[in-house]
Amino acid sequence: MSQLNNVTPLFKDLAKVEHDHQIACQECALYRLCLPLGLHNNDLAKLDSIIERSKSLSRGQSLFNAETPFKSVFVVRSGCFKTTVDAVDGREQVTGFYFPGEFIGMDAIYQQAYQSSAKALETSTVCELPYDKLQQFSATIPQLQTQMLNRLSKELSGDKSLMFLLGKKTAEEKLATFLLSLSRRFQERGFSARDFQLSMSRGDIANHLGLAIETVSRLFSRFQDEGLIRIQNKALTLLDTEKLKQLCG
Amino acid sequence: MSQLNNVTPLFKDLAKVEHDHQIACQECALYRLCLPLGLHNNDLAKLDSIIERSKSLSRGQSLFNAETPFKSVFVVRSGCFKTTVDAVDGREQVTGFYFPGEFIGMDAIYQQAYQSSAKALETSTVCELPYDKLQQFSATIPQLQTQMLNRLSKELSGDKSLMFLLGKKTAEEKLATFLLSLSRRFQERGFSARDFQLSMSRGDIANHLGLAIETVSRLFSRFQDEGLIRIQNKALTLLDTEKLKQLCG
DNA sequence: ACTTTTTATTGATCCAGGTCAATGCGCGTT
DNA sequence: AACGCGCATTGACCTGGATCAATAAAAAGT
Repeated sequence: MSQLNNVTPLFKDLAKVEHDHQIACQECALYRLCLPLGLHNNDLAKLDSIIERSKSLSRGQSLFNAETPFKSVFVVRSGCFKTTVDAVDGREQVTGFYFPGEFIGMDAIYQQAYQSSAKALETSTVCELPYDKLQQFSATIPQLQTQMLNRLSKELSGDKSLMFLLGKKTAEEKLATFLLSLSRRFQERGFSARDFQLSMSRGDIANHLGLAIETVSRLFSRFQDEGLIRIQNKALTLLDTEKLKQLCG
Repeated sequence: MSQLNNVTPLFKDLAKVEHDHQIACQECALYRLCLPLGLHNNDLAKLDSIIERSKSLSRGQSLFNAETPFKSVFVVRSGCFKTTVDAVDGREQVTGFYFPGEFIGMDAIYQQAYQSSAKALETSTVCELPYDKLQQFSATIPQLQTQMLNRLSKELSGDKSLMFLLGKKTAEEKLATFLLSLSRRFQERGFSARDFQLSMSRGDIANHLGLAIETVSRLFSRFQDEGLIRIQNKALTLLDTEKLKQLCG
């Protein structure tokens, strides 16, 4: 039971990073997941010099919204964010959850204005990348340019998959897909793929998957009854990953 | 009634382009909508030299799918394409429709493998941009790089809007939004914003919007009864754009 | 011009998941 | 430790849009 709160070595590293905003990219635990991957020496130092690392947000705080003047894209350094597309009538769609090493704000580049809002789901920090400087540097660092294109492209293909999920999957398939996506991303970051904490509320999950909060709640209960998962508040354990994969459709 | 088949001067230009595959970017009617925008002289000539223009497809032909080895991204030169995300069980989600000047295949860059399929909806032509050469050139042409990022970012923000549409809008809002999006894009290309031909079937529209084909058909009939549109087979006239805008939510 | 096939329309019925309502529970506050 | 509040669960019921079914009408092929 208490294994749910397991803390892996890497997690400790990340926690440390969280309180040391001046750490360089080379030293960062996220290096292999982050933008600088493949840059060396001078180039990395250049990139390092434009990154503003100090931004820290507490639970519920907004990183930007449609009213914020566009200046930067962000990389999550610690914690978790959600992004939303907001309509004038108050409806909003949670378009994604973002973990350490993932980019936020790239959909703002074309219009040079944020098209979404981003909110911290827990105490979180980001690296801020001023876009004009980023563009400037990538003119002289081809690998940086490639990385940027790769990041955009990755997000694009993720969004296409989400369109499939929203348009074609059943509630059951949606939730199973979501849980396995979280699992994979935790694993990529050196956490357990089996046990983790949901940093988002049932409401955020439901909204993201195009479901009602009650449907998500019922599915969690059913998955638990069927022995697929164990869920206690925000602590989740995947008990039968194979079965979950089958449910994804 | 016959105005539905109106052909604007620009349309004639595009039709001509369609049969002249060797026309240079400078001469192309799509220049202001396309990648080379902002490039000059030498740079434009360079880009020109890597573009393979000869690809022509007839209705129903596939441009690529997940099995096609990744080599290029494409710009629609004439006609119309649909892209789909395909599941193993045969389900598919139409992720977008693409008109002249629009890019296809950018979600393949990260994985260096096509994540979607693309099919021509009518006789169509594309400019093929071999990605390795594109990347090579953009290392020395900052504007080209900027353009690529802008294209990716534009598609990204479009996809976020689609996620809102799929997750939060009602059937009525979905169809109204779709029709106005088509209208805007026809207008950008010099066609009438009021009268145009739907190049896609009811089934493709329904699939794209996450609806059943019958629902789309019924909504078309209702919109017509209410005097919002006139639709006869594939010929569409928007009669009350203001009302349609209100219906978008 | 005629046949076949595909695509679209319209009506009748059904159901997955939404909505409404009541209750429970974890967590932060004093 | 008691209170209050937002979040989560569970049950009962409802509905928007799906599915099924029957034509109809284009388009494509011969």
